[in-house]
Amino acid sequence: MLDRKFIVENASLIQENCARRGVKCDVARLVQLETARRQKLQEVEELNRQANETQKKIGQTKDPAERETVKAAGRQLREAKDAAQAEHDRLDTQVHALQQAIPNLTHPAAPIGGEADSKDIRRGKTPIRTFDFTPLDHVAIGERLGLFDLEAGARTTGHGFYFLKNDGVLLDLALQRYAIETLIREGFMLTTTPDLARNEILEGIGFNPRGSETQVYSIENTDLSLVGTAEITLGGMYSGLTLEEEQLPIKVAGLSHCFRTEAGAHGQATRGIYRVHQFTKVEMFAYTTPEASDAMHDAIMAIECQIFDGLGIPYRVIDTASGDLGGPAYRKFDLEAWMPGRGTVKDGKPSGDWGEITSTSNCTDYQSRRLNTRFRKKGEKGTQFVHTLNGTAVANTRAMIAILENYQQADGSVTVPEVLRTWMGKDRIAAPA
RNA sequence: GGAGAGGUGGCUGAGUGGUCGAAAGCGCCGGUUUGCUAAACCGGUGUACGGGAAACCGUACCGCAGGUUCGAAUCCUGUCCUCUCCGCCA
Repeated sequence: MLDRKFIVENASLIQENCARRGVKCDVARLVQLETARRQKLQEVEELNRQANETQKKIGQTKDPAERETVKAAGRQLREAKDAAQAEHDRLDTQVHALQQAIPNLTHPAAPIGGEADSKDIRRGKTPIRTFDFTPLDHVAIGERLGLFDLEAGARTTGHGFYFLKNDGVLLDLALQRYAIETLIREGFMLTTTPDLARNEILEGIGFNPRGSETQVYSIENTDLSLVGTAEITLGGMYSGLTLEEEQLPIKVAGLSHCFRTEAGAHGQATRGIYRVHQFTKVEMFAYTTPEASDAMHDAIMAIECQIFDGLGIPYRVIDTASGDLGGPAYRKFDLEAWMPGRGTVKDGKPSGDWGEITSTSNCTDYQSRRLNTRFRKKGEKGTQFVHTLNGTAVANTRAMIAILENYQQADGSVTVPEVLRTWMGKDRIAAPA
């Protein structure tokens, strides 16, 4: 959420930014309503002032008859105030609705345009492998090696759910452990987070828990939802608090399950475990001062690169274009791994394709304003909103796809990446005997 | 799940209808004094929003949301959270 005052004072800039982001928003209407709201607020405050004055007089008035006269005046003032307040609240609701639809500002360096305009800014250390056999996709590999059971998932829960089995479980745990070890070295505080959060926290982070196009599972008869990412719970951790500047930056790693309805996503890449309703993720989250958020964003992206360079997965880094940023992000970098089993199949051979494996966003003060997470500078009056950033360390299903497809061997086995062997307890995943 | 107690400023804690944004102590900041340190003394010290060049002024805020009242930290209702006891339980 952007600051109302800022919106009013920079209406044309905001309107332009909305256009760049492909968001329809009537900024002029917002400005008009907000101006009216502020006038009403002044009216409310003035009536309150008069009522307060009158009320003090009542306490001091001893004569009963006179007291009743002053009381009546006070009552009248409060009634006038209530009417003005009701009008103010009506305007406030309207402004809030418009305000909520306005996306964050955009980093000046972020590419302008739609998905096609996103920029490929960096490649990982691992080159794309050429196969001397026809590579399989992760579904075929997983079936052959007994790593997951999609049909059992569908029977038990529904399409988009799965059981991990055998070495699939070990691989999942190894990835978590590898990510966590990396984040310990990088100075993150480790957490496992709740898998449910209050709807107000979801909204603060920028998720919409209600409505037909919601990506969120909600819990009936409560105001709780299943989290789509630990970003939600990690962002909720300090909501409503005022931090000291010396506490910043705060870097938190969160291990959680992630639940997504993926409403409207049918048809696109639904095969296997690429797009599922539940997965496990190690997430990074950071709270910084406004001056430090750009550097932190680069640092988080560098950690993501380190993790996937370490895993020996070929990837590219995408500087996401304005139209594809989503509401809260000021700038977003995605890592896309090369997945040999994806893409179009020609002559029985898959072309391979890039697939998103991580994403890191600088949300500046867009989330902290709604979550009310502030910080105070020593010796300075007042408070400021912190900047928040998030980034994926490892999203398990996507990482598993990348590993299985890139490390598959001609004999059908899969070599375990060097860095995972300690946690896997083996260097090769072979078909069960 | 049942019964009870409680949530007040950075902290401790007083305050049961008006003069309370809130005593007192601690802490913190500034000053005075004292070889240094410490102590003592004096003054200051919440946040948000609005107005103002500023001094400052106004409004709101005593977990949160409502209600009663001319007036609520104080009374009522709901809700969230904490603690104690009982029950259940991985």
